[in-house]
Amino acid sequence: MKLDPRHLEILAAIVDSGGLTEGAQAIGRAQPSVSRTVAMLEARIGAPLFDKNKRPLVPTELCLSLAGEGRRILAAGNTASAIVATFRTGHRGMVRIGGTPVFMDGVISTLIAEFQQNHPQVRIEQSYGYVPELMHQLVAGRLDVAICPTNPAALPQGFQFVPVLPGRNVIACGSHHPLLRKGPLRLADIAPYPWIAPPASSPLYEDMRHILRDIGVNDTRISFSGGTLASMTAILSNSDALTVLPYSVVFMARRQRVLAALSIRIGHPERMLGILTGDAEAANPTVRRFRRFIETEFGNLSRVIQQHEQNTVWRD
Amino acid sequence: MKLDPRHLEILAAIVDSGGLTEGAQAIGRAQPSVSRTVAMLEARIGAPLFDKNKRPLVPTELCLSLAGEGRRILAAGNTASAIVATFRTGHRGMVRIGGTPVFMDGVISTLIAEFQQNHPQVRIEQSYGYVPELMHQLVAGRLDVAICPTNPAALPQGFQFVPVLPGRNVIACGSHHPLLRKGPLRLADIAPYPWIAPPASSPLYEDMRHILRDIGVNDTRISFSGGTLASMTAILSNSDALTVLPYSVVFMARRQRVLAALSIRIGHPERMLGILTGDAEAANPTVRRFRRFIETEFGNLSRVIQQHEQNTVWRD
DNA sequence: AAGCTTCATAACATAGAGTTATCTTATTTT
DNA sequence: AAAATAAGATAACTCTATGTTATGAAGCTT
Repeated sequence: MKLDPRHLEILAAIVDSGGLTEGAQAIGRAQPSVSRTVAMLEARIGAPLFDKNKRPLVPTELCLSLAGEGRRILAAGNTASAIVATFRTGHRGMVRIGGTPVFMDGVISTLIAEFQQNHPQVRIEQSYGYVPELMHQLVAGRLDVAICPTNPAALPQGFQFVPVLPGRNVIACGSHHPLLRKGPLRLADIAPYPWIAPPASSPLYEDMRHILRDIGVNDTRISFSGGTLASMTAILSNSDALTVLPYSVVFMARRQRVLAALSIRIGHPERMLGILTGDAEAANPTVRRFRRFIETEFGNLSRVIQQHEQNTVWRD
Repeated sequence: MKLDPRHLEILAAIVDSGGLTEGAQAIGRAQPSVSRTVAMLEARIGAPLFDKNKRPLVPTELCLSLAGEGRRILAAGNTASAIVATFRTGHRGMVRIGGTPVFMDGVISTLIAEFQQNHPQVRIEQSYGYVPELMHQLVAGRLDVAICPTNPAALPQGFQFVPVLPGRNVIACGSHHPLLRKGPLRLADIAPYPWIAPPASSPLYEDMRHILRDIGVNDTRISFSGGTLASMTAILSNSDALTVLPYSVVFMARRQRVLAALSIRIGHPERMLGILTGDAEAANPTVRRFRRFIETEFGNLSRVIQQHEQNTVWRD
């Protein structure tokens, strides 16, 4: 015989609160409703659940057994409600985030770790991609948030973009690079060193080409290409190679003291790093919460970087 | 947010059986029903439970969490069903049984032990009483079964009585009583010994008076009265006292070799030991099962006693 | 015995679950 | 690539169960 779990809940409530009226109140119903439910249950089971004509309602053995199961059902229902609640407040769920590889590895992953300290139930699914691919994934609904450099002026329809950092680059090197110990740098100083090239489809690749042209380096020697930030960092810190990286990436790595930026002013692209989303309204609470977190954290980071920049002498 | 436990059950069924159609089948509903239920749930929670437009239905993280609770609810519901099933077959529940003290202690308690070996979930609530009180308790519904001596010819309205044993008594003594070693007994042999008297309200008390009158003992010396069977047995086996006990009680005690019956034929009351109930139809399955057990066990006992009697020479 | 509290019953409105038939769409097959 | 297949979504309708308020009946208390 299949029993309605709600009936078992009611039994548990009645037994635990010691009366029909109280039980009804406990479960949020009117007294006649539970009275009738009990009567129906008794008729269906074919056995009394309470001793009739006794005023402090006395449950049957059978009733007590069933109430035990009802208690479990109530407990499961409560935790289910709690699950929904945490989900609705954004404390549970999944965020699918994508971004350009170097920036994700160098900046975002640290922020994610911080976010998860306060949101252990939120699962982050990270993927890498460049802007066209990211946009495609956003449109297809396979990505909740993209973090990438974008020119806000040329934003296509159907996207929302919140800029968080200027897309400023630096010439990066290992922290023991000989050029760091020199005074004002000139073209002749830089020219001898080999370069690490980002993937050709990366925005950084274009940036590097522009920079090299601007400072007059013509015959670039590419010693390494195709690696992620981890590989680039390893090679930079164990060689005299140079590369172009977002300033924020070098800034975040300052703690580890493996990367450094050459004190030479270079041109900046017309891009902003920011948070790109499709329809921001349709996002679930977890995604919204994550976005808010990223935005405020970037706000802080932006301020710190600006302060740091003012304390640094940039030379031409 | 309060969720309907049945919805969580459905979620669990869908997730576990891997599809809407199969889930519906698993839980015994039609496919459109669960489809609609899922849609309603999603609307209420405000979040998708399954990835839309994917054909092997892919549950959301949230859905998986909720399905976990649903699984618990299903489990609780199943054990609840099992509880009801065992109850309905009489393998669970409570039987309130009352009877005359000596007979309950000497015969019924042994049968109860046997019954409970096959019915560990059945609780027996035993009480003592004499016939008028037992009838009153039956009428008041505070007793399911009474086991007592009754004259079937004088049965009041509203009672059912199933006779199981003739109300035959014997003169009982300790197993080392000197009279047991004598040949044919005469009045003069019995006269010197003291007697143990049952309580005055007990049927046995009247029986004893009749027997003593029949065999011609006039000045009875009562050495003990008011005890239960345990006390009587202890005293009988440690003294030369005599008493009147139902033959079945002495018979059941034969294994312990502490009680014996004098080989002297005495008159028997016009009573039958039997099972007295109020309205037999209204009884729950457990009570019915217990009654059936008692009846068949008494049937066996009755046969064994009769065989035993035939092998015993009763002397006048 | 009167009064109070608590459960039972009645009557009616409504939401949800059940059904079958049919449409839409994702995936598989040829 | 188009057709076939399988599975989920919708629609329309019935019926059960729940919810409501008002009121009756029955224990328990004082």
